[in-house]
Amino acid sequence: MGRQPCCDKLGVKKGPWTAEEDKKLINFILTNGQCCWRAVPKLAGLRRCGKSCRLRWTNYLRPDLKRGLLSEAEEKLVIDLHARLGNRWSKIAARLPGRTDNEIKNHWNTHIKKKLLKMGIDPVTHEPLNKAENPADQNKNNDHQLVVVVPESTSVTAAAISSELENSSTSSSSASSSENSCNESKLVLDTFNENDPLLNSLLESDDTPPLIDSSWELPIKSFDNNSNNHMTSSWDDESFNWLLDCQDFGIHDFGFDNCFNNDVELEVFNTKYDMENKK
DNA sequence: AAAGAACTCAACCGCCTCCCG
DNA sequence: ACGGGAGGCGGTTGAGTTCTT
Repeated sequence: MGRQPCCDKLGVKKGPWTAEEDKKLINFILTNGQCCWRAVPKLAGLRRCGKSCRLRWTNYLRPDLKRGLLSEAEEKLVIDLHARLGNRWSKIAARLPGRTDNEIKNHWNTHIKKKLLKMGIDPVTHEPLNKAENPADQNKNNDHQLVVVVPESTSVTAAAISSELENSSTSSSSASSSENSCNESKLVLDTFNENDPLLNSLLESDDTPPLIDSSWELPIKSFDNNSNNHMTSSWDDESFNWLLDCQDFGIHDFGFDNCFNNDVELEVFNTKYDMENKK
């Protein structure tokens, strides 16, 4: 006997979500908060698996999502985090406000991986490719390079990779030139700086609160499992309708520009907004 | 202009972890 | 201490889109 399916497969719809389904899910979550995903489809009137609902909400419908391509700053942060955390996408996403693990995972696989390979860096180990391919050369290289052993088997510091990425993105360097730079040991293998707030933040325990500004917090109802009582919420029908409109239009239309914490976030939004308008 | 290749990303699958009885 | 259920996570898939020839 195999494992029981997470939901009754019979009558469960799959594939892309329709606007109607989205509406139902948003309506339900905003009314009841995020609780017991298994029960959500039934209560919300959806013929979907609970998992599917959770995924749709967290990856697409959440009003605090940024959307759009990752900015250069975000990309660097992802690389930094990946160097230390590995493929723990949810942990990485937790430190990028408005980004989902799925989005970061996709971006890593489609963009960053290629960039790193082009730069001659192994996206898995974050070490120079020639070194990874030829372990015999390792000792030789170590004679000339400062290799720092840090947690998660990372020997090339994230800062070094980020710096390389920046160089590669600003110049139109070919693969061969990148390889050359790698061969010439241009990677700066600097030591771990304990005073670096970012790195300290990254190395802190998993309990550390994410770097999320309070302005990104969801103003939705939270659910008290013990008492089955709903906490008070700032969402009313008017707010909900506004959110639905936001899904269809854009934050500019609602004077929400000042919700962005910095210029980088605003830039991300503007880029996406312009792209959407051009469609 | 059309066909095929390459790319992107939303969504699914199945395993793992945590929590509760 | 143990077992079962639910949520969470990471890997993978495949449909839709864009690019190239």
